[in-house]
Parts: sequence; structure tokens; C-alpha cells
Amino acid sequence: MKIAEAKQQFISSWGAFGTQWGINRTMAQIHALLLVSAHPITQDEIMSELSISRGNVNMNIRELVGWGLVDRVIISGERKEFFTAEKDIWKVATKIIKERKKRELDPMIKLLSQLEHIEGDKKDKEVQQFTEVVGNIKKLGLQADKTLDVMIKAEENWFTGSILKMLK
Amino acid sequence: MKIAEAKQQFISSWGAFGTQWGINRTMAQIHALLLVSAHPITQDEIMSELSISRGNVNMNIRELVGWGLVDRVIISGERKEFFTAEKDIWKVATKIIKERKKRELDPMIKLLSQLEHIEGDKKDKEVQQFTEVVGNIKKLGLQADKTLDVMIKAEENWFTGSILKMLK
DNA sequence: ATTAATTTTCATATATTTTTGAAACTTCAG
DNA sequence: CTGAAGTTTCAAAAATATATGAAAATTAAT
Repeated sequence: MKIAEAKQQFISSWGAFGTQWGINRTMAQIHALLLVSAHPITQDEIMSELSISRGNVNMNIRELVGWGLVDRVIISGERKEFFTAEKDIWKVATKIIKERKKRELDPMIKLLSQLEHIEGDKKDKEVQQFTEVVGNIKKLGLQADKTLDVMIKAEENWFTGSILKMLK
Repeated sequence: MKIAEAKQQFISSWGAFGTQWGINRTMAQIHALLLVSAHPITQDEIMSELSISRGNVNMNIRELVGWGLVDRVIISGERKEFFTAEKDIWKVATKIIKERKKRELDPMIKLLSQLEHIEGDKKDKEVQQFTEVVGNIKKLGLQADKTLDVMIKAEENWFTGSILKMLK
């Protein structure tokens, strides 16, 4: 397989993969393109490379910058803005985990805490079932929260597999 | 907060939460409804509870059964089919992890393995960048794969927090 | 075997998400 | 200050995903 073909396939697969995880296809593709670019590139290059509009590139780049996965780069002598992606895959994973934890896991735990305390007959089977399930999901959420914190702190160790050895 | 209101909120929030993870809102809501039901329920009950069509219930229930999160239940003397959800949240998490691993992580690793070996000048910076990034994503993927396997095997231990202690 | 109850399918309709592109805005060189 | 280059915004269009509902298929009671 040639490099151009491989890049194409990586970008398109990464996009498809992203959609399964609730990530906009184009955002994932832009990220993929930047990941495999040896140099920072401009909005125009992204537009032509992925055949998408200027507005689309702009919005998704902004989102990627918001996630801390992409940086704006100033190249002296150049008028245009350039963009580059964080290439250290561990850092990429860490940022995504941190961000999703903050945006999704934390609010979920907050909600479950509220739902745990309901009025009503504690003998009622429906009430019992509800509080038990909600309580257990909250426990799982708290556990995941703590475990992810440890993983985030562990950084490279996890990447290289030494934490796995500890788990065995 | 009263039980009915709490249930309502749980179901609707669970649906919203699901969409962020690439899961169909209705599927997540049906799952939530079944989780907090003390008894198995029929398609008709799901239809009226969530105000959705028969076809919609049928498709999503089938999907949930496919994920191993919901079971068909035969109640003697009843003509209709009943449905019930796995209530053990650890088992629910394990099944979801297993299934997504199989459907998404494993194919991704396979793809990356193919993309790792490309023709062309090893001195070319673009080629270097590409093989390095792809190789590192694959490493991360393999690591995640192994770690998830350990977690799945660890079952309750992870849930109760004893693995966390090992990580500290 | 007949038929009434129940479940499944799937073409079409609806809703949601994403993309476009042109206007508005910003920046900066001359 | 002027205007050309570059960036951002956002209403409308297009694409995608989801839901509907009626017909077809299945099931099981008589």
C-alpha cells in the first residue's frame, strides 16, 4: 500500500470510527489529517484535502482546539494561520478522557445523587428497585471516576503497560 | 421528589446521555425503563410509557437483546411476550465493554496493523510521521484491549474498588 | 384448518445533525 | 485610512439518523 492511499484510508476510517463514539465524522477526519501531517497546515489545505467547505473546517477546528487536541500555529512571514495536532497519542487519550469525564460522567453522577433520594413508601417494590438501580449506577460511576483519575495520573506507565502488570 | 417524577427524569436523562455515546436515544430510554421496572413489561407498556410506536419498540428491543442487556420472558398464562433487563450494573457494564470492544476496538486494531506496513521512502518525513502515529495508536489500542480484558475478568473487584487500591 | 392475537418488517415520513456559502467581521500592509 | 487577505458566523440546504404505521408474517387457541 502506498502512503497516499494509506493516509486516505486512515482518515476515512478514523471518521467512521468517530461517529460510533458520538463524534462528528468531519471533526474526526480533520483530526486524523492533522495527526499524520508532518507539518502544520492551513484551513485551505484541509478544505481541499477533505473536500469540505471553509465554514465546516472553521467550526470543527475550533472544536478540536477546544478539546486541546489541536493548536493554532503562527509561522513568521506567513499571513495565514496554521494548525497542528498533538502527536503524543497518550496525551491525546488523556485529554479526551479528561474532557469526556468532565462533560459527561461528572454531570451524570450529580444527577444520580439527586435521584437517589425520593419520597415514598420504602416497602414499595418499584421504589426499592429504583433506588437500588440508581444507587448502583452511581457507585459504578464514582468508581469509574476514581479509576480514570488514577489512569490519567499514571500517564506513560499505562501506555507502556506497567499498570497492566500491576493488575495481573 | 416523587417516584414517578424521578423515573421520568432518569429515563429522559439516560436517553440524552446515550446519544452522547453514539447510542440511539430511544434504545437508551427503553433500557432505562426496563432497569427501573420491578417486573417484566410488554411492548405495549413500553409504547405507552415512552409514547413511541410499536415498530420503534420492536427494533430497539431486538437491538438490546442483541447486546445481551435485555431478555425475553415467557410468563405462563400470558399470550404476550414480556421483557426484562439485567439489573446487575456490573454485568451491564461488562457486557457493554465486551461488545464495543469486539465491534469497534478489535476492527480498529486490525485496520491499523494493515496501515503500518506501507511502501515508500523510509526517510520521507511524511512516511515517518504516518507510520509512527499509526504504530502508536495501535500500541494504545492493544494496551486498552488488554486492560479491558483484565477489568472484565476482575468483575466485582473492580466494582467494589479493590483494583483501585492496587493502582494506587 | 380457521382465525384472532401478536410480532416483525420496511417503505415512507419526520426529526436531527451536519454542511454550505455568502455576508460580516477582523487583521494588517502600504 | 484604505482595501485586500484572511477568518468567523449563521441562516438555509443537504445529508443522515430515527420513527411511524400499516401490511405481512408468525403464533397459538379453538
